[in-house]
Amino acid sequence: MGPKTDRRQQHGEESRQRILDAAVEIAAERGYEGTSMSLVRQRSGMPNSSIYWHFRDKDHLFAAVIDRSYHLWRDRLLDLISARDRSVPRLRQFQDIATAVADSLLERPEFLSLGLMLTLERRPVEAKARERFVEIRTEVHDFARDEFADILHGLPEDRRADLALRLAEFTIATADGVFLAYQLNPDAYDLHGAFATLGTAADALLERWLSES
Amino acid sequence: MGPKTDRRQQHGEESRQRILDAAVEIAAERGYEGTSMSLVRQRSGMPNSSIYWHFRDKDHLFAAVIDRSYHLWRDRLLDLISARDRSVPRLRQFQDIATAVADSLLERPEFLSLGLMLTLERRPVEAKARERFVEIRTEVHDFARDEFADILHGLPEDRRADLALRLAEFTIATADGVFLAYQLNPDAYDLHGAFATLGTAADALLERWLSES
DNA sequence: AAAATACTGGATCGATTGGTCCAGTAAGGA
DNA sequence: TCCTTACTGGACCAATCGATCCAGTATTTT
Repeated sequence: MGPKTDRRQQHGEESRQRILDAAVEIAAERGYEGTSMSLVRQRSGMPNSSIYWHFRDKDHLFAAVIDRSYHLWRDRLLDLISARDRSVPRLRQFQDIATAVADSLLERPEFLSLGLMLTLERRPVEAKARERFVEIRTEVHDFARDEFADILHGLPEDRRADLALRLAEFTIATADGVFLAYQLNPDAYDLHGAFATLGTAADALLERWLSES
Repeated sequence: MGPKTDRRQQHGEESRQRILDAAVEIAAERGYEGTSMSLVRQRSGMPNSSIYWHFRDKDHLFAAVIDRSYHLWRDRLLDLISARDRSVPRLRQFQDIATAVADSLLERPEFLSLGLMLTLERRPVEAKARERFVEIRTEVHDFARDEFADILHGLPEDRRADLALRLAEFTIATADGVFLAYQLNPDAYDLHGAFATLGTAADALLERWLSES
């Protein structure tokens, strides 16, 4: 318990971050199998022993990579979303949120990119990393659901909860798909346009659901 | 040029298919880097020399894997889609198509699974396999666009073309996202329900677009 | 019967993989 | 001052990677 700054630990933490930075970058464009430890070693400039001192093995490194890239993305998204105007009409709120998500993904695409890869790569027993993503995914899902519930004020409680849940499922799936389409051709794809459409679609779908009951 | 059946070639073709079957299966759940040639060798039961006799290298094998899994999926989807009732109202047609897509993906998930992995795995120079997927993706996109244009009969030609294109982009992206959500938790996820929602959303979005002009 | 074709079997290759080992070094605590 | 802790540097490991080689075996063509 050092009450004063421990330069050793400080230095160690810097090394850890250097390793994570390199690993995030590589992992986001190559996935689990495509990311070799020697590539991480080269790009981070840290020796093998340091990497394995900070992380038990490749799987644990990836779990940390997921965590780090998630927090970077989420913090940015919360920043953008919390600044929005909540007095504006519903459709407009949907589109503002959609724009915020689009911006956050353009700035920090690593988390979703890696997460979706882990979703698809169902290797026999890869354990920790994919598991961590599933947990985070639940967190994101709950957050979206609560945001929608917030916007849906004025409805009876159980109806409101049901609609918010269904909206969250639909919009998250569509956002993933739009992000994928962007990844397929980043230069030509209009990510903001696609997310604006997603906002419109969410509003139109909700309208339909409301008129059905 | 054998006018009569060449038993050598017949046998060789069988081997080729055995290799492809094994490779499709492995690739769909492990991606490019995760699929080792020795795993393909073991699961297909064919020796290394046979694999490399039929396919120049791993990359060419994967291009063939993409082709094969695509055709299996597409043939099934066309079967299901062409059998639908075209006299039914628009919303119902959207939902029928959505159900057909859901069924085809449940039966033949390999193509989309592998394709989305290749979309995300942007490794430096992997060439052929990803390239092949991009080509096919365009084909699918055009097919969806034409189907929507078909349903949108009665509209002025340029408006019809524009709406069909935007509907195709939106629905394909959402379908990808829904498929991903299913991959994340195949046992608990209601794929048919999600695709039904997609059908409704497409109809609601179209209605909104039509009322805007 | 001989030659050519279409494969198969299996040993083998150098490179790379994830991971270990351990002596060394710098800093903090006693 | 000495001991402990926190890390680094680099050699090293068995296993696996994608790929090659070539002698052998059917089968068909000449």
